[in-house]
Amino acid sequence: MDASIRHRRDEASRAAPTWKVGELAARTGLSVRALHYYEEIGLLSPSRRTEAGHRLYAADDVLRLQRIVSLRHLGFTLEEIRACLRDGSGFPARRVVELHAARVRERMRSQQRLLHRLEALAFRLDPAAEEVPAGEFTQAVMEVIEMSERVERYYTPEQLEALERRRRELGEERIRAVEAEWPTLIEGVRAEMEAGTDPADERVQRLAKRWMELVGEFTGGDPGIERSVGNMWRQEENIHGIDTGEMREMMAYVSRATASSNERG
Amino acid sequence: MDASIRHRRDEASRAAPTWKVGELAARTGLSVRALHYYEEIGLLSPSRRTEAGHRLYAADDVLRLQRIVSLRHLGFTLEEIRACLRDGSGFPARRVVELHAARVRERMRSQQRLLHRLEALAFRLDPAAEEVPAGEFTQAVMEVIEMSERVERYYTPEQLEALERRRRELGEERIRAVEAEWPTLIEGVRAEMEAGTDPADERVQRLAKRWMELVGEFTGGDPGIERSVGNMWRQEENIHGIDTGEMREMMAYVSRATASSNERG
DNA sequence: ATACGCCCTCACGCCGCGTGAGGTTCAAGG
DNA sequence: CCTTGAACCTCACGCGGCGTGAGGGCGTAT
Repeated sequence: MDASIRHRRDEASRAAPTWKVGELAARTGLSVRALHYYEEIGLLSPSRRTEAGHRLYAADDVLRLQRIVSLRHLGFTLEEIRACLRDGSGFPARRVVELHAARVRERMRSQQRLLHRLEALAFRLDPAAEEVPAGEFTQAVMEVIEMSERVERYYTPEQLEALERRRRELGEERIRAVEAEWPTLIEGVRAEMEAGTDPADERVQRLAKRWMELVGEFTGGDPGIERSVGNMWRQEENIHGIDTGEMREMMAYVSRATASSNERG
Repeated sequence: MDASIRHRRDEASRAAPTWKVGELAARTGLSVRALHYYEEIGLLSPSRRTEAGHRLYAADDVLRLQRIVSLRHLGFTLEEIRACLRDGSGFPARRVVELHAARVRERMRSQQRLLHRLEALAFRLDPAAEEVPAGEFTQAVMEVIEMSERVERYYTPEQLEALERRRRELGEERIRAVEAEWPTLIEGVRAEMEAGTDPADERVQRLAKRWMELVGEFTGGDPGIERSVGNMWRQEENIHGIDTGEMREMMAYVSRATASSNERG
């Protein structure tokens, strides 16, 4: 059918085959409007028109259009495409492509950050709660953003990626369990400290062991991440609403306990 | 200075503190124009104005604005934000956030695909060539796109990620070396096949060994990826301009050689 | 003759503001 | 008091890449 149309049209001109907008649109997946627009901005004009003004695209035009579509699939803007295809000129293709790739990578990084925030936020929000008051919600949003900004200052992108993988391996349940265990553990250690219990005492040993296990579950044993965690606790004033001054004392207490256990074991 | 301004303004009204657009803009990092726009679309209107028409934002307005900014940082559209903050209503926060996260993930996936294509393209382009003719370039673009579309049909996203990591580990140099070695290796095997050499022959053994090594360097020994590679060679007609029919024969020949070596070894 | 489908040319709408133009008001200095 | 200069006001166009009509002409099968 398509062929018979072209046959008739081409018989009239006794020349090379041509295509109408609709045909071209169907072939390339673009819309007719897009093709009109490309002509409007001087990116692709049909080489001929019928007497009635209907656009007739020749083989050359189709070739050019294919190039345009290819470059569009690579995410170039129409302006950039026009520059690439300008009157037979060559251009530093590899450089252009690499620059563009760099832009895409940059966009992906910011999307990545965004996604982390959204995931952290979803994690914080009650899955069951149908209607969350706006105040509570925005409170959570702001805390998550503040937290993620601080986190991004202390961890390198590679470390963040590693933490991400670890979180996926552990699964949401396990993470919730660990987060739930921390407060009681901290409370236990605080009590022993305030009571002045010797770090070598067996009760403290048990708490310290569990403490190190939970830390290890977070860091995955990566020494770089351990250092970053340490820096964060040393330099910030409070994290998750926990006063880091007191926390530092507790960490010292726990590490004394661990050390004394290593001496004996 | 800022405080003294507010002091004067507030003394006149003997009431709660207020802020002017410029002050608010400075605090939130938005532009004055953005604040005007938010009023225009009914997202945030200052609760008062001076006689001269200057906007005066009250504490409530500032609170609302902070919420708006937070949600903007999470990538919500202004329309969505308006829906979230609508007259004190709660809303299914977690669901909204998760939906939004899903959208972000989807965008990231398509950016990922795009990046793969751009990287493959950059790899194919001569790093030294300053001026690449448009024809050659678009040819490369189209081949890369076609290839990546086929690749995406045969590998799962996880497999693609694994391949990506492997490529990064190997480095561009090594990949170029491997790609350069294939044609000669293929030629060698073809020659032995045409000569009718027994697969158990030592020369064929050496070729087959090297073949398997190169394949292993690509697949990383992942059985899932090996299967996907196999499917691709079985179902496509040509890959990288190589006729898969002939390739299948060669693969069979090589695997006979490997099998005979295993029998004896 | 008529109906249906394709084609044409305007022209406005989208999102989230940026960027003027052209004018008023505010707060401080002389 | 007057003058500056900064900050404010409104109005209106611009961006990219088209979508989506409105209102009409052309082509061809029945």
